[in-house]
Formats: sequence, structure tokens, C-alpha cells
Amino acid sequence: METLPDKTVERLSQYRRSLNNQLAKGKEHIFSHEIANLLHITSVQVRRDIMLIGYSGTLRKGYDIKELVHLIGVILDTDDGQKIAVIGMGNIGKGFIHYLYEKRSKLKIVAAFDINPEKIDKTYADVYCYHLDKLEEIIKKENIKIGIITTPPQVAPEIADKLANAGIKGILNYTPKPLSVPEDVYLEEYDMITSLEKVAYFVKEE
Amino acid sequence: METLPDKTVERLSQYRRSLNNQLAKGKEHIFSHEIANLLHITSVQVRRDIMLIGYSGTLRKGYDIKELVHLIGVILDTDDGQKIAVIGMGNIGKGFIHYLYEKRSKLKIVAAFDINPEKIDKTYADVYCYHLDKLEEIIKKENIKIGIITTPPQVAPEIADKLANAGIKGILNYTPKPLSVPEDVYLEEYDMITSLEKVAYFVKEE
DNA sequence: TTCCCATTGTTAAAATAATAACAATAATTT
DNA sequence: AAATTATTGTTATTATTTTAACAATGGGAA
Ligand SMILES: NC(=O)c1ccc[n+]([C@@H]2O[C@H](COP(=O)([O-])OP(=O)(O)OC[C@H]3O[C@@H](n4cnc5c(N)ncnc54)[C@H](O)[C@@H]3O)[C@@H](O)[C@H]2O)c1
Ligand SMILES: NC(=O)c1ccc[n+]([C@@H]2O[C@H](COP(=O)([O-])OP(=O)(O)OC[C@H]3O[C@@H](n4cnc5c(N)ncnc54)[C@H](O)[C@@H]3O)[C@@H](O)[C@H]2O)c1
Repeated sequence: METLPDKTVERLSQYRRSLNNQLAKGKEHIFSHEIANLLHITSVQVRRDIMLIGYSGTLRKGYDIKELVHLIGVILDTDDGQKIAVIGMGNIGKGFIHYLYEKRSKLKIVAAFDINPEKIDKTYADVYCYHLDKLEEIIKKENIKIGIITTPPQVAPEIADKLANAGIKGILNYTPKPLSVPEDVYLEEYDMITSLEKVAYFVKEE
Repeated sequence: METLPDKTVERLSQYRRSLNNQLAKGKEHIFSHEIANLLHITSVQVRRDIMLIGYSGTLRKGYDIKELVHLIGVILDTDDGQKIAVIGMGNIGKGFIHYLYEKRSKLKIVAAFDINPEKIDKTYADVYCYHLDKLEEIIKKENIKIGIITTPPQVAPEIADKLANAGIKGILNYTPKPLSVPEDVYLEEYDMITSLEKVAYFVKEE
């Protein structure tokens, strides 16, 4: 399949979560406008996204939730599940690990790294925390493909370099420091302060 | 000023942070392409954003950093600084408070709320944590206008209702539960798993 | 049966955002 | 002093994303 629009990919992830909730409640079919209500978007957008991934519902009955969840899985997940490392076991890093723990996601955090002796050689929700020096070794051995950076911002560029060298193919950067990565590494950055200042701006404009 | 594009607002916040870094390094003027490099975007975009906020640099000398930072402040900040409350003092809530602590931002977290007795009636980086029951009272008394929700997802809708009732005008929702709010409340939602699945998708597509 | 109507799937249009193009101009070089 | 260069500011173009429009269809009602 040719690559899907950025925003559609984001929504698919959200559809899946909501759909799984509905499945858990015993619902088997769902209409586009129902999905739309759950996510507070429009039903047109839902239908369009579903069209783009090549699924068809049945008229008057809507979409088969199980089938749709499965298809989203085919699109978003890899066959073997992608392995993830977290670098920086502070508030955010730990939060992430605990959050993913017990989620039945195909995405698995398999290693954590830090430099603080109090944090390393311990296990957090089944994830072992290594010293940063072991980064390359473990990433290669485990064939980890994605890294989440939750260190202090100053060291983020250095961590990004190390990750790229070790063969990581995707980085999620939670520090407010913008990073440069080689062309073949996909980079997603998120800055909480930006979100907050955005809210503040639009509140002010009312 | 007519409202700026969404994305421009996000970038202004980022410009300001980078510009302050440069100021701290003793730099007084900066070119559009320098700002662009810091943020890994194009210089055209920088110039366009700066045009939109009505600032002019001087040819060959670039932008006066201090002036630009000041103007971004005029746009993003309110006169008195906006007050913020955090609901849910877990990993993310605490992280946020510590992060904003000692930042010289006009945005001030002035109260936290939780229901866990171990968390309440304590102070975290100068922010006092109240029992959730006090929410409406404190928000009204302190004239808090923005709420950050970092509770478990199940209770998020209930918290959002309480916030809206108490007169909050902007909500930043970090739980994966989509919320509904009254028309006059600005809502920004962010879901870490969505970011992660997005990275995973684009890594897979390579 | 025949007609309505809810709902999908798809194409078309509009809105938003990013990029390119380029004119203007002030500093620097020749 | 003329030409060159670096840089801004702005308009035009292109790309992406969202929204609207509507034809198709099959279930249920009359
Ligand atoms: N931490 C992450 O990396 C991560 C990732 C994805 C999503 N999330 C989401 O972010 C949210 C917060 O995550 P976290 O790791 O900080 O969770 P956490 O469990 O550490 O913290 C939640 C806090 O909310 C409090 N709380 C519970 N019910 C409450 C109520 N009714 N009113 C007020 N406070 C209440 C709890 O006492 C606790 O202090 C969760 O919704 C989680 O799903 C977190
Ligand atoms: N927590 C928030 O709400 C929030 C908000 C905005 C931005 N941020 C950013 O997110 C990032 C993480 O925030 P946090 O609150 O989890 O920070 P934190 O200070 O709690 O955790 C940082 C962790 O990184 C480790 N570390 C330091 N240097 C390291 C290195 N070279 N290699 C590996 N690990 C190293 C530290 O030992 C610590 O465990 C920071 O960049 C922060 O600026 C956080």
C-alpha cells in the first residue's frame, strides 16, 4: 500500500483504541458516525480514512469492529512486533514504561538506559535499565528499532547520534531540544510547553 | 490582531525558547536561516511567521533577538500571566510541575489536585496539592484559566466537566480518553501512544 | 411491490499549511 | 560609482488535509 497520510495514521491508532473499548463492551458493529462521536471528529473523516485503508463496511450495518481492528493492526503493526528502547528513566520515561506495561500492544519496550547509578541495573515493570554505555551493544543484540528520548534536553543530541549509530530507525523526542538525524531515521518531536502555550494563546484570544 | 495560524502559534513558542538560548549566549541579532537551523525548518517559514506577527528585521543584520522575544511575549502571554492547575499528580503531573519550576515563563502552575491521600496537602516545587473536592473553590478563588489533566483516563471526562463548570477556559488533556467540552473551552489533546504508533508505522514503511 | 431513508464510498471543493519565486534594498566589493 | 551579494518581506504556487456533495444500495415501511 502506498503510504497513508500522516494524519490518517494518527487517527487509525485512535480508532483502534476506541474500537477495542467497544468490542470489550460486546458491540460487534459500528457506524462511521458512532466512531466519529467517540473521537469528536466528523463521520466523513472516519469514512474517508477507512476508505484509504481499503476496508468496506456493510450498508445499514456499519463496520465489523473485529475486522476493522484486525486490518488496522495489519497496517500499524509489524509481524514480529517492534522493539523499543527508552533513554532517560525520569518521570516521563518511567511513566511510559508503566503505561505500556500490560497494554496488549505489539509495541514492546525492551530496554531502558540511564546514567544515574540509582536507576541502572534495576527493573521497572519488567523493563531492565542498563547504563548508557551499553546502548549500542543492547540495541544491536535485541534488534531494537525505535528509541524514545526522555533525558534532560542538553544531552538529547548526543543520545540521538548514538541511537542512529546503533541502527535505530525511528526516534520519538520528548525533550524540547530539536534534533537532527540521518535521512533514513524517522523523527517525531513533541514539546509539552508548546502545547501549553498554544492553549494559553487560544484562551487569551477569546 | 486576527488570530494566527495554529502552526505558527506552535512555532512561535519554539522560536522564543531558542531565541532565549541565543540571548543567553550573548548573541544580539539573528538571521532567519539561523533560526531555521536551530529548529530544523526552512528560513522561508521563519520569515513568513515573523511577517505574520508584524515584526521586521533589518536587512543584512537580521532580527533583533530581544525585540523579537519581546513581541512573541506580547502575542503569547497575557498581561498578568495565566494561571494553570494540574489534576492528577502522577508521573506526568509531577514532571510538568518540576519542568515549569524555575522556567521564567509567564505561565504559572498555581495548584495541583489529586484524590490519593499520600499526595494531597503536600507541596511539589512550590505547588500545593489539594484534594479534588476543593477544585471549584480554588479555581474560582485563584482565577485559574487553564487545566492540565493527567489522571487515569477513566476519570478524565468527569474532571473535564468539573473544570468547565469551575470556569476553566482551556484544557490540555494527556489521557488517551477523548473529551467533550463546551464550545467556549479550548481543548488540546495529546496521546503519547499515537505518537509512538506513528513512528512505528513510518519505520515499518521504509 | 414500490418507495423511502439511512448509510456507505467516492469524487469535488474548500481550507489550511508549506514551499517557491522574486522584488527590494542595504552593505560590500570592484 | 557600479556591480555584486546577502538578506528580508511578500506574493504566488503547490501540497496536504478537511469538509462538502452526492450517487449507489439495500433494508424496512407503506
Ligand atoms: N506516563 C506516560 O508516559 C503516559 C503515556 C501515555 C499515556 N499516559 C496517560 O497519562 C495519564 C497520566 O499518566 P501518569 O503516568 O502520570 O499516571 P499515574 O498513575 O502516575 O498518575 C495518575 C494520578 O492521578 C491521580 N488520580 C486518580 N484519580 C483521580 C481523580 N479522580 N482526581 C484527581 N486525581 C486522580 C492518582 O492518584 C495519581 O496520582 C494517564 O491517563 C495515562 O494513561 C501516560
Ligand atoms: N515531565 C514533563 O512534564 C516535561 C515537560 C516538558 C518537557 N519535559 C522534558 O522531558 C524530558 C524528561 O523529563 P523528565 O521530567 O522525565 O526528567 P527527569 O529529570 O525526571 O529525568 C531525566 C532522566 O534522564 C537521566 N539522564 C540524564 N543524563 C542522561 C544521559 N546522558 N543518558 C541517559 N540518561 C540520562 C537522568 O538520570 C534522569 O533519570 C526533559 O528533557 C524535559 O525537559 C518534561
